Amino acid sequence: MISLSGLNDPQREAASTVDGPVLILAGAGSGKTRTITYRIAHMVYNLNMNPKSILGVSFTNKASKEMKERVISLLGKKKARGLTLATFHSLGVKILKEEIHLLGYHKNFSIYDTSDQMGIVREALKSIKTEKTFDKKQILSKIGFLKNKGIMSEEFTDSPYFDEDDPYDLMVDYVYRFYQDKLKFYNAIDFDDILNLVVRLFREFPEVTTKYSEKFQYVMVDEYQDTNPLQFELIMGLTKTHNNLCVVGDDDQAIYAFRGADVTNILEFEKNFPGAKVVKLEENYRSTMPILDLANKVIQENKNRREKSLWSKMQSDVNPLLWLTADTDHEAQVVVDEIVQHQGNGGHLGDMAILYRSNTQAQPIEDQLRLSQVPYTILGGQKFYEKKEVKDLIAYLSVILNPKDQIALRRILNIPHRGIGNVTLEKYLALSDEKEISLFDALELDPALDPRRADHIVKFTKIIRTFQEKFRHHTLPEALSSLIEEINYLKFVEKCYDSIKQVDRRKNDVMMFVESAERFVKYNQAHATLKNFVEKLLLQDSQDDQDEDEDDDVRKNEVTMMTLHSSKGLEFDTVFLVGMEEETLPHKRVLQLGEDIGEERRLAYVGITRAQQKLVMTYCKERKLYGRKTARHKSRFLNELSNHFTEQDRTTFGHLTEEEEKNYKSSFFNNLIDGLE
DNA sequence: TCGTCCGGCGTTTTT
DNA sequence: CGCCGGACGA
Repeated sequence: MISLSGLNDPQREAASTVDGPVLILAGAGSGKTRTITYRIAHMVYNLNMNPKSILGVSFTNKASKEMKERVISLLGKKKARGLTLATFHSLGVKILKEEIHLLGYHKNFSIYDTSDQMGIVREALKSIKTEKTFDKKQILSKIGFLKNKGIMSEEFTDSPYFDEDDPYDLMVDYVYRFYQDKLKFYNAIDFDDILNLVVRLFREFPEVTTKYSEKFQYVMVDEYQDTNPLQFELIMGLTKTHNNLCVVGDDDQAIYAFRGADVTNILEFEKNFPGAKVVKLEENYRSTMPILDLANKVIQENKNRREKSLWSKMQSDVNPLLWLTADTDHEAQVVVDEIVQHQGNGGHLGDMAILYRSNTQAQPIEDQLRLSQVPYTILGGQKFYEKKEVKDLIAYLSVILNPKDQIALRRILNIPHRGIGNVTLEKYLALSDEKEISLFDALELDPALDPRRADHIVKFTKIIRTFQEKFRHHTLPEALSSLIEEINYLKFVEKCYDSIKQVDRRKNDVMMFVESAERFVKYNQAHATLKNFVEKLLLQDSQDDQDEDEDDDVRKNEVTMMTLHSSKGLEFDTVFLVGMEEETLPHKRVLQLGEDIGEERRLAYVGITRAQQKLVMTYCKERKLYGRKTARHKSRFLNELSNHFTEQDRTTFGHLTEEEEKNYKSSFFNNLIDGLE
């Protein structure tokens, strides 16, 4: 038996209600993951359900991995076998691999990321002449928005999001259709399509919907407040034959509306699923009461939310702090100073995090940390597969898998330089248009279109063909290394950069890429095909990947820096929430557009509720923005809450005794000297 | 074909 | 202030 006695009353109620629709409203730090992992374990162990009939969906690999690990620790590996614990996208890819032929795609489809998408939008804009110039980014983001709302290209003009008087919308209509046609021609799909096409399958082939709904008799969805209409439709499809759906979420932590998430999914759960059981988890096991008091007060101002109030058994007389600082550098200085002191007292740096609204705020803090020689990691930032060298190599692999992938082909056609530039490319594009064949087929059809380039073209297409074979008959790392050698890629990298440091770093990225292929083979053995490898690279963040061999129960002795968005789900003993200013949090853009400030307030709420023991918020009198100094004011989110935190003016030394002031100044001076050395 | 210069713009982001 | 993308020139 798996005992549920370690859960509190509402948790146990949620974990033991397995049939029919269930909504678990789980406040921050209320043991949400614990509840769902026990629920799964209970279903498999106590109720003897087939693991294969259970599906758990989350948004990120991290969340999905955590769920997997915790279920395994309850059930053991053997009993957990057969469970599907996936992200929306990995589930989508799984389904598409089986069914995408129904929509006229080949199963070797490529997956496009933002920069690939941008390439097609650029092409679309070039294909139509206008006086007005359009911003590709804006157009692409509207297309992405529409896709996440479940609106297909042919439906746009009939949707409420179309305004016939808006020139942008007219252009979006054209580009969206062009874009989808091209993707199909290239046998490619973008990230949004992974779900979009599954939904289209469900709409057009009800028997497919039934198949998957019958396969997954019990469906669970994590972070339900962040689901968009597309994901909602997917969930509806998966549960249509049984209605056994358990969703977990917190409307107060909905922070992804900007990418199409619709909080009404969670607000109107009972309407969509009549007879639903609703369970509220309000006991918080993370933070002290003073921190929760502040959090409750901040979020109370939001309208249209499910009323709940977090409480904790942990009392404390340590109030949250708010520091006024002079400017961006000073803000960084006082924060890092506090960290150094904590370190000096034997504190662990892994217990501390610095959270901010936008990445631009990270730079001065990073500088200061380096200056004070405090080890740190920045979460987020560039992903491994986005590095230029890695992208090049992935493009080779993509073409080898799917020669129709024109975006990848164009990327590598002249990398390393082989004298096939724009002029030659245009000729072949014309040929492929005329004959209605793919660009790659055009290259093979008439390599001597420009006789001076013929040798190079033949050589190039031969490489692709040869390696299609090689990847079939050799191991992944062997074939990959051989490819890198064949195209002389490292030599190319050397020529691209002047500084040795740059060259070394880039070469290292190439080596890491080969290593990741080795790891992939080690972990996946028979399933370590080229296709699965490329897929995994795109669907899985490298940050998880690199940690795979390490024990990540132990947090490194490093301060963690990240945006408020990426902090969701995490907790730290001490949290610095920097930039609590008007136009930073809430962000200027949101204020200008005059729209939903609630999401910004929820971001503040998420930040505050990350802290277990100590919360330090800061704001500046003056902030350097784009090289210009701008006056700043305290965030409205802290208005009228001054009895819930202690404000200290750090621009003076007023909060210190004379002795402390002297020590402070000299220790700061010493740090500075140390940093320079 | 490739490199350089100039102008514009500047949240958050998983997959 | 710094990055990126487009235009233009060698």
